[in-house]
Amino acid sequence: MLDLKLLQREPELVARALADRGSSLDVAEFTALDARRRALLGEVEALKAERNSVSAQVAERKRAGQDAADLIERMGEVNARIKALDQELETAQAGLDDWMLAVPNIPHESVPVGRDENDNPELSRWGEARTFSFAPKEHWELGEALGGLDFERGAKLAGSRFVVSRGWAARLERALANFFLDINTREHGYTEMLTPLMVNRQTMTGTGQLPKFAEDLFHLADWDYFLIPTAEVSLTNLYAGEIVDESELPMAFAAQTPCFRSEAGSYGKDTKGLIRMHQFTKVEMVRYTQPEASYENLELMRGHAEALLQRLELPYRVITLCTGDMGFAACKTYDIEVWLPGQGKYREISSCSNCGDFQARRMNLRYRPAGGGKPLYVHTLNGSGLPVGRTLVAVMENGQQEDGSIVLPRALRPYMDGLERIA
RNA sequence: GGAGAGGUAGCGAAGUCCGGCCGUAACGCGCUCGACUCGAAAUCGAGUUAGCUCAGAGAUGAGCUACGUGGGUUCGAAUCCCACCCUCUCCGCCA
Repeated sequence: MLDLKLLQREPELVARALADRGSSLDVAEFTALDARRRALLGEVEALKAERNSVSAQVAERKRAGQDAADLIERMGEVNARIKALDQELETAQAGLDDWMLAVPNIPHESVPVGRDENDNPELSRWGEARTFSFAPKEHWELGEALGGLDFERGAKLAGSRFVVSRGWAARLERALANFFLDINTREHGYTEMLTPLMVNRQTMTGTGQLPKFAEDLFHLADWDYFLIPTAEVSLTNLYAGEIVDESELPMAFAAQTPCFRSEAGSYGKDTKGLIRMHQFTKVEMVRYTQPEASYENLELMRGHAEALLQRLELPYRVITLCTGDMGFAACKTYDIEVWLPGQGKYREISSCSNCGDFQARRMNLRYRPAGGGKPLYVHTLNGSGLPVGRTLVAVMENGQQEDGSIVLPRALRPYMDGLERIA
């Protein structure tokens, strides 16, 4: 959520910033909603002030044993007015709230202006794309041939975009998840968490999935619970509504969870293989920082994600998302794309975002500055570190041999009882 | 699912029976500043809820709201009534 004061003060500036991300802001609508709310508020507050003072007079007279019938009678009319105005105010306030919750975050000044993914500048590259003496296969071919990935049975049990992993593939997913958590907790300073996989509406609103992107979520039929599309939701909302002490910042949490996404609107995209599933496992990193430290923390977190890929010897590149390609809640996002020889492309494997105070405002998450003083909004960041399924894809495609076997990265072998190759 | 207890500021907690100087909310802790000290601890003193509206350049001032959430009764609700949520204890059931 944006700062209401900023919108009141400089709506045109906000509108220009949002235009860069391809989102138009109806300044007139905002001004009307806010003016209406403020007018009603002024009116109803004056009446309530009157009621409060008259009530005090009534109390005084009663204590003195005097009659207060005239005062009480006068209040009947005032109360009727208050009731009517309160109702109008509630409608106006709700209208403004809905409007505010649907406005995306403002891009940071360092974010390149662009229209879509074609305008995302490359920031860096790591590793050499391996050359093959044969035509490299895609991961699903390898996975099915080696008996690890069973898409048919996944579809039978649930439907498309579900998979059953068997034997070495299931084991390798567990190995990857453990590897990510071990590095993140032992070396990168994250606290490991286990959180609910279903959350309520308020929590989903806090991080920005709701109210606008409900169609992307799985929602339970008989309970008002949503399956988390990422542990960002549960990890970022951990301190919602709280005031934490500045000395506790920065906080860093990592969690391995299943993620559930409806993938509405992605029909025909990545229909084969593990790239786009309704359910996948991911290790997520979330950081809470002071405002002045959030961009350096973004760089730090991107480094954490990169380190994981480097240890797995997977070539990748980093791109900065341009204004037009960023997610709803982000001020700035780096995408890390891993090289997939089977596809002959770099594909997104991690997305690291600084959301500034956008989510903190929605969930009322603040910190108390060290020297005392008014609470301030925390800045929240999130990044994949890393998604297990997509990393499995990268490990398989990059490690594949001409005979169809897969050589595992050295870092993973201790997690596989020393196994070097899947054949 | 049954019975009981509870939800009040950063934390703990009083107030609820009997509605009105009890919400800048007793008391305690914590925190901030000061005194004492070579310094610290201890002690002593002062301060310390948040959001919104209006006014002001600002310091600030006036007002409204908030006692789990949402309704209701009333001139007036932390206090009375209704529904729901959550926590704890016991019982039942269950991985």
